[in-house]
Amino acid sequence: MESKCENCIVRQFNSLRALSKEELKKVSDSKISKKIMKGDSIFVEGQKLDGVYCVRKGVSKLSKLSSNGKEQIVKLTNKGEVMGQRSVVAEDFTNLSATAINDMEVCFIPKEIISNTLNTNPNFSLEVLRHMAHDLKEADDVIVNMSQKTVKQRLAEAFVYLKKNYGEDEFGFLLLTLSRDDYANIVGAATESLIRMISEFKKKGLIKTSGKKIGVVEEKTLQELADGF
Amino acid sequence: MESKCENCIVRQFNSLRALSKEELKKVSDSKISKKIMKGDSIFVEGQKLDGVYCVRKGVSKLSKLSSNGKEQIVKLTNKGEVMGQRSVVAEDFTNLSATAINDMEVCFIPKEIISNTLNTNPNFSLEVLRHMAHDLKEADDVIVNMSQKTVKQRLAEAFVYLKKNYGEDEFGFLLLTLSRDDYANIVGAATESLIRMISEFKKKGLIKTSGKKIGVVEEKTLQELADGF
DNA sequence: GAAAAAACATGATAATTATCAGTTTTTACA
DNA sequence: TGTAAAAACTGATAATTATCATGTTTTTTC
Repeated sequence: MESKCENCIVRQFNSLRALSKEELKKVSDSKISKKIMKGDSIFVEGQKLDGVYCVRKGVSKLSKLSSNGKEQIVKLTNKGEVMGQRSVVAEDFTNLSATAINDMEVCFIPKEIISNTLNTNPNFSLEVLRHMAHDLKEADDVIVNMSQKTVKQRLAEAFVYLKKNYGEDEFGFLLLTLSRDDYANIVGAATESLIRMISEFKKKGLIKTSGKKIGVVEEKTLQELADGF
Repeated sequence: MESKCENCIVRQFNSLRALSKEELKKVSDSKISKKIMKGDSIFVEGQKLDGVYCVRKGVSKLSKLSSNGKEQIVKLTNKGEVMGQRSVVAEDFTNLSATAINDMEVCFIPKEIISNTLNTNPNFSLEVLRHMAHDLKEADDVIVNMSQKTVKQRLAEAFVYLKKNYGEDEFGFLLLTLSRDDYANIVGAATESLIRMISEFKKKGLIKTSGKKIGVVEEKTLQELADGF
């Protein structure tokens, strides 16, 4: 037996919280839970989505290929986030690919339910609108960072961000473990350049590493670095 | 006597087209037309907006200051575009500044009318949502361009974009004339670097210049350059 | 548990882009 | 219409970042 949306806490974090009891029941009845293994793709850029994906557990990266074939990670999802919303709302192909960074549980919700509810429940529309407004603001910030900050600044910022958003374990290592490649695709740099910078940060005592795991040691200094001091 | 929204063609291009006759009349009665001179500011990053601005004539740049004090242009507005929508929807400060690139006519629409209509007319919400979805997609594209393309590629792309979106005069010069500084702030480069690149493009016969005016000569080659060939 | 593959790492070098220090040209306006 | 300010431009140089080559470590797979 599958669990119900009504009892799902992650709903609090996303636009589904604006649904009425009946609407929620409909969603719950038609949703499909899926387990996705680390590294697996959830959907691919250019695809037509038949619905949205609500993240119950795990983290995924939303990325886009540039014409030279390099991947750029545009966003990491947070718990409760609804993926594919933009595409369903705009009745458009996805412009992003979603790939699991660790093992995930997501719920697929057919697009018909979403569009119906958008048409009938203004609160839901508004809630989706607010989330999209938030995403848009964040995207603007990323644009500015990409064009005005150095790779070093962006990497410092990434570490602070990862600590704040995904936390750290008892030994001070980031809970979200990314490959060096993923780091490079987040800050928009060549993998080799990025690895060098990680070494440099480590040498300066700003971070610590243990295999792939990275721990933030000097958060304040990293933040200052990110801000350009 | 001011002209009425009911007769305003630019409405076709924006979310206001989803309004009913009565709603449109309300907007029309409460809107304030403003003339804005080239170079003047419409609103500034961090400000609380009391409404949105509908662009009737002219072009503005939406920009953001980075922590090092350099301006990054995130978007140029098109005719009919509604500025400040994100901020009003999210009940948030603006994250962007809007500045007139040439003489403009805009209509200010108080936020109360916008929020009321959002709450009562699902079609309007949906329409706003679609526009925001479109902006978000474009922002994602900009992120990828910024991080994966060279300044040269981004500049080539900018020329093609400006020609396609704002057209050219009878002599083949872009109708939208930007300063070298603005070009630099669009592609995210130092002004000197950008000027050098313009000289290079000119030397190669890809573009032509006459004072500040720039004309696209080899559109296809520029497009290929932008795509990385 | 060994072989293969993938990820991580470092050095040398080249390409890209920024910065600084000017000069020239254009624009604004008193 | 002359002049000051702003914008456009150029050269020299430095800083940043990418690329290529190669070696090491870790992970996966049979």
